Amino acid sequence: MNEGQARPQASRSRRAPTIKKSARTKTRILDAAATMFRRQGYAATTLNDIGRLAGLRAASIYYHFASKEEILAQVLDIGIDRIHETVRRTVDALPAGTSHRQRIRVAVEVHLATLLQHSDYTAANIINYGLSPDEVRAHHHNHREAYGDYWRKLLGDAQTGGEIAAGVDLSLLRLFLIGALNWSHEWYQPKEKTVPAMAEEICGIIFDGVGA
Amino acid sequence: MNEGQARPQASRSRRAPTIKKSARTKTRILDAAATMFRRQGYAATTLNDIGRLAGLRAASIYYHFASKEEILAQVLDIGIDRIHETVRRTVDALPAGTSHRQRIRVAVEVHLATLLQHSDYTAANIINYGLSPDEVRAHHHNHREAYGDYWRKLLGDAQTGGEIAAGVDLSLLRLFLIGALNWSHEWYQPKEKTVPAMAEEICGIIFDGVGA
Amino acid sequence: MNEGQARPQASRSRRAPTIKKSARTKTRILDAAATMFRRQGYAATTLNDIGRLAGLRAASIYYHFASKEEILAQVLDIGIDRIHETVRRTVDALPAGTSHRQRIRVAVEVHLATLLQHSDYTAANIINYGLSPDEVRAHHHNHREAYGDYWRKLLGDAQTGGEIAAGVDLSLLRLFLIGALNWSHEWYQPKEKTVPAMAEEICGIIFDGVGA
Amino acid sequence: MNEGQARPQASRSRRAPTIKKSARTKTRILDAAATMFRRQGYAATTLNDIGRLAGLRAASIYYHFASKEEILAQVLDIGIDRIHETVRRTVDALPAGTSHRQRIRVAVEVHLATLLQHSDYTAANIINYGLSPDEVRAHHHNHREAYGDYWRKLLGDAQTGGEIAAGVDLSLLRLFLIGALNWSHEWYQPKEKTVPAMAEEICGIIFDGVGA
DNA sequence: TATGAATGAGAGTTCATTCAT
DNA sequence: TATGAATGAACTCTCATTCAT
Repeated sequence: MNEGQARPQASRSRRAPTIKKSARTKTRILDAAATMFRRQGYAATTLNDIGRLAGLRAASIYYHFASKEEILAQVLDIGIDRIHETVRRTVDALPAGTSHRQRIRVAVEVHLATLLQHSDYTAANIINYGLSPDEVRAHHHNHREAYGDYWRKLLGDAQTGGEIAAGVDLSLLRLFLIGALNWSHEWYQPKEKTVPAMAEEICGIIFDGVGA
Repeated sequence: MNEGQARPQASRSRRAPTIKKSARTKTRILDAAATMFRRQGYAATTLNDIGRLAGLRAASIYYHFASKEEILAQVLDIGIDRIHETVRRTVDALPAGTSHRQRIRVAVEVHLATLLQHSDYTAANIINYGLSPDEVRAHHHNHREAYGDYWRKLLGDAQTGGEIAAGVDLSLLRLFLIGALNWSHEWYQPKEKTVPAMAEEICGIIFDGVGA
Repeated sequence: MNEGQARPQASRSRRAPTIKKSARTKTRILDAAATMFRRQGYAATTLNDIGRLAGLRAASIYYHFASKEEILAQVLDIGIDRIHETVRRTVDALPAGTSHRQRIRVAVEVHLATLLQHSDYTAANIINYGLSPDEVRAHHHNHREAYGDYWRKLLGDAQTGGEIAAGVDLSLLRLFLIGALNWSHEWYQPKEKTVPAMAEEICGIIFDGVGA
Repeated sequence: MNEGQARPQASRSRRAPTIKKSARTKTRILDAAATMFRRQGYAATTLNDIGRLAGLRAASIYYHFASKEEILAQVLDIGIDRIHETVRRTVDALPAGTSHRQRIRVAVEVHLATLLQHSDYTAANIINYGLSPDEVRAHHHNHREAYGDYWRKLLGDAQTGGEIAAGVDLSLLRLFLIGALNWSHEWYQPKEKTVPAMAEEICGIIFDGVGA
């Protein structure tokens, strides 16, 4: 689950590489941290674990980060920002006339794909957010809200557009749906079903119900 | 969130109490552990934390448990067993003719109530299972499976009875539904909605869908 | 420079020794800390150093003290309290008619003897007070003031009694004299002169001057 | 407490400045070190602290000094050399017929002024000498001795000249007096008394005594 | 049955120092 | 001449665990 670091890279002329060395190491550390936080959780992960995976000594991490908590804060932020951006970019790229249900289905699919297949950061976020130190949670709050807002709008538009029944409590629906998606990392088995298939079925349940 | 210690208690005749003192202390320790594991997670909870809440010294815990891990194992087991028993007992007590949808609605309600209101054990289980040491997970597996089986039967009966459409993938439905319920502890605000109301709405979403 | 721990010790009947074990260990730790702080200074002394000298592991120190700083605070307090008590007790025990000059000479002698010969705590105090963390200094301030007050009274009485000339700035005199005494630990060589002889000569200088 | 860097400086012709840049940086580092050693002590001062105050990175210090200890050694040396030179130059500049008492009074005044007002190096020396590593102390010993010799001569001449009584132990007198002066940095409050006034009073105490 | 006291292992963190650039 | 980046060693402190009582 290695995510492409999409950071713009200056042309490799004479001096350029040097400029980015620190940034690249920082990324390696964050990648390693995300992986370990996802596997073992924040509290059970040591700086040694992170250093080993990142290819440097634990002490060297302190050249790039002030504390273990700061690493957590950045991993959490990236985790949400990444899924938020990916979902938004994909949904917003859909053709103008795309139905709301279709948009939501795509959002569900991208959310699942990011969480389950593409980003240790996002999975680490889901797993560790609830147990994070208060300051970290407070700092991170806005990022979560922003992504929540995006779903609020997605569902709100669908209701306004008549594709979700008027009486539905969108707040509950959103929390219920996102919760179910987030929890999937606990049971998802890659072999059993593809992510797009899952997304399709979940949307069917949500929109049409399972009643006979 | 103090749960009634339903363990059979010997009659309080002259000599009897002594016999059960150990059991009562053990329960106090488990209660304390469940509370702390729920609040801070297993890794961040110290035996001192548990001892403080249980009213004895950390060292004394070792008279009752062999290790911190063993406490975790028992807390996890109790967490599932308790919700399993409560759900099963309540559902099974419904009148013979009760519809499957109604049974499922009750199961959802009891599951939510136990997780959100009644049992630190259950909440601790949800929070810590995924990050538990492998041996603990392995030991605990059967308990989870048993509860999963109960839901499998609940949903299977509903499908057989024609209240869930034939084409529905019950496995996905179950994981999706239980996942959403389990995740609710991350966002549930007691003031916003009662648990029965939530259960009712969730069943509406699942059975009837939100489509217009 | 092992100081007799004058703490009252209960009779060694059945249970008594147990009661004091912790206190005795605590004293050993403080003794060791005082010795090391005196030799190397607070910042350069490690808990390992202290533990080695006290006969236990560094980690065990935390059973008795909350932090290295707390040890410093106690060492500083004891250092001043001990010299204060010793000087006061000795001076106050002098016969009623003793001259002020004589009283001051005794005070000088006991101060020197405590600092140079009897108490690592006092020497550690002198050496480390100026570089101590602010909180420790603040906490310790009263102890210093109390001892300073005692000297203020000693010199004030002498002036009132006519043994110190009226024009003398007692504040400067006190600081000058105590400063000179405190500094002596930097140059004192036990072989060159006895403490009582030093005290006698210093009093001569102060009272009579060295002018021809 | 910025001291004039009295180091001979080449004339600022076109090419010359480059030659001396290193020397100027070295001085900045030493100044910074003296200030920090005085404030926090040697052990508690980091190369980062020094670098920050000197305006360069900690690593750059190693271009100018081989180790932290070497910086300490130089700071200690400069501290004594500076007070020694200043005292000697001032006293030696006094008119031929100046009394010994007057010379000593001037020496006391300059010593105090240098320590309390002019030189962080000197204050750093006083504070850190006693806790310095043995090698540093050994290296520094001659500098201390030289200044001590100057005072020995000052007092010796006074005794020979009949201004100090014949029976006085000059060695004790010197250690006592210098000690009192050195300790003054622990209690000196600029607002309370000027340095010349202090010097005058101290000489009064020493020469005439405080006895009525 | 519970505790006081101690400990080994290891945590996060700091820091003097190195070295390529 | 100065710096960015890294590191080994050591530090303070925490914690699960042990054991005599």
